[in-house]
Amino acid sequence: MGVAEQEFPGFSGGLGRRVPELGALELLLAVARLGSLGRAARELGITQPAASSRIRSMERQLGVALVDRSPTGSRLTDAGALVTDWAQRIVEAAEAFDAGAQALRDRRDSRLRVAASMTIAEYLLPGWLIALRAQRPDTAVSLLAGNSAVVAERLLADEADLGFVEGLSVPTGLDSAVIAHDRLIVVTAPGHPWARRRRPLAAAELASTPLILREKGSGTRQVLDAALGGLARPLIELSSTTAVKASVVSGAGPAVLSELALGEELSARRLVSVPVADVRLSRALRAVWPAGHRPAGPARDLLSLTVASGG
Amino acid sequence: MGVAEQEFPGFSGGLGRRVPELGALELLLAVARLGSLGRAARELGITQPAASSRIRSMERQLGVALVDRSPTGSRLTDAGALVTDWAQRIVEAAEAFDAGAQALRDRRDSRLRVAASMTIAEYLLPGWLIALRAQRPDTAVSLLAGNSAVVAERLLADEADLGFVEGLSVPTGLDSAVIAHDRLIVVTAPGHPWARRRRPLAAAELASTPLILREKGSGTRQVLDAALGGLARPLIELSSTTAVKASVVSGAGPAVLSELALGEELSARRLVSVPVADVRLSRALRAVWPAGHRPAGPARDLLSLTVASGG
DNA sequence: CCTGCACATAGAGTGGGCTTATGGGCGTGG
DNA sequence: CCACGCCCATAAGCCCACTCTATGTGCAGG
Repeated sequence: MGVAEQEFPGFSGGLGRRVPELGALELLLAVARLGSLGRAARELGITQPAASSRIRSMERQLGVALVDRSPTGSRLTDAGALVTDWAQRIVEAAEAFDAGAQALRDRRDSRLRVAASMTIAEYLLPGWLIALRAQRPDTAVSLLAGNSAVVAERLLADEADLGFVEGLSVPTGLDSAVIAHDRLIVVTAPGHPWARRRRPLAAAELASTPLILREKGSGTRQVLDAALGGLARPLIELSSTTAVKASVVSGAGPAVLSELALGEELSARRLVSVPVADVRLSRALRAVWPAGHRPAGPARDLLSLTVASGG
Repeated sequence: MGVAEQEFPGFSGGLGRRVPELGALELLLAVARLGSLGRAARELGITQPAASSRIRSMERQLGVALVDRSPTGSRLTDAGALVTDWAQRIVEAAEAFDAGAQALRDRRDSRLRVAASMTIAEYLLPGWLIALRAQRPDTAVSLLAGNSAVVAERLLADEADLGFVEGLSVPTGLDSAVIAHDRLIVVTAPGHPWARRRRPLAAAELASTPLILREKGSGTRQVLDAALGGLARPLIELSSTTAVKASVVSGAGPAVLSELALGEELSARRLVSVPVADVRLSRALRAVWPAGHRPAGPARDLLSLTVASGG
């Protein structure tokens, strides 16, 4: 205190300062849906003055009026409608987070035990869990993430009811159903020389270039090594897909990532995909279960969700 | 106080209780990227004990260990890597929110003034603004949302530098470039009878069924009315896309929404799309500017981003 | 005109998160 | 081999933000 406050201009620091908290965003959504501060407050279990003040401080924070208050209720302003829709995206991501986190925690006393590979657990499972909760609200799910071998082991030891793997082959002793296909994509920052290539990259060139990689043992890396017919050369090894993406965006070098991981980054041109020629960077995503034991009960419910939504 | 606490079981209430705040998630991402609590703390401008305590309370809240601490640094646990990736999605949505909100506020002294239709402002513009900020960090952007007429008026009055419209035709006096196409999709909750239809819906049937709609004047609604060759019948009229989606999910009835609005809901099966037969529910999304005045400077930068990323 | 619902304001209490100050492991280089 | 760097943890105090209760004002409808 007393010393001047510091601003970190370019870097993303301080998002928490400029974006309202999740509770405030939820409140805004409730106001939009119910048309009244008081009703929204009641739904969230807080008092009307608390809601009033919270919306007001959000308006101060954003510098924009969000709701038109009147003695007959509250409606969104034009800006408020926009903000509400942007808030909705945050809340949806938060719901996925919540569904996933709850499954990581439950562990015991859960009626459906899922074992899944990282990529599937990261990008697909939360959505499935939300859908499952909508259908069967009382199904407690637990989630264990690991590679194909771990998934197989759990299933065969009857410590999991349903598994998901992304390998090239199905572990022995398991039956499977393909639920989707996943492509791996070579990406760079927009400034990288590869970003302007028109002619596809050759496998040899990819193999001889140092890449930003997940650590050894990651499914993505195994597929990459197999496709290159050798080992990829690491420029750095990082512990999460997130860290890899951040590193690529900041221009450290190219990486190979699942298309599932790249939605926003590609369409907003924060990352650029590089065409690749003679390499097969595709893999099937499969649901698996012990051979002969067709999934039943909650496992069957989840399985039917995944095959339905697979593309 | 004193009285028993209430839980709202089925309803989404209390997300803010179960999901860490944005600041905590940002911190977790920084730890993942930098490999140390202390470094992450420094990057976010807080002290090391603050970071330590914040991560710890997040672990308590989630009931899962997220980082392995050691005297040489901190690495994510397996669960931590998962949580970090889920957190990344939230933070990305928050960055889009921030980019949009900042543009809503700036209004004056901005070097690039954009006027856009609702759908574009809601779903595409935030991503563009993030990409633009990456290229030209010093470009202050202001955003005004309105229908085609408003956009045209602003451009012709030289109160905006670049516009985006989603109508069927281009307002007179403006030049334009198509940047993408948007389809409107009929959606219902999974339980609705239409969800199980195989044979496409006829236009007449759609026109005679009460729908959940945005208010009159919305671009989406105009296109729908035009496609139906008459007026859609409202079941309810709501003030934001968000409210419409929530209403459909809760089973109130069918709605017609832009595919841009439906990513997560469709793939997670919270909503189901209904095939439609003899109706043309597609429209071009266009960038527009005053006839003869080709965009230059920041407007040109933004325009080139949008045509590049359009589908 | 009075009742009901809408929102606003005022003042008090509380807790979460921050800071400073300290202490204990592990590595590294003189 | 010791000392200095980095890493993390704990303790104690401060402070702000959010909450609640209690009240006031405006509009609609019987």
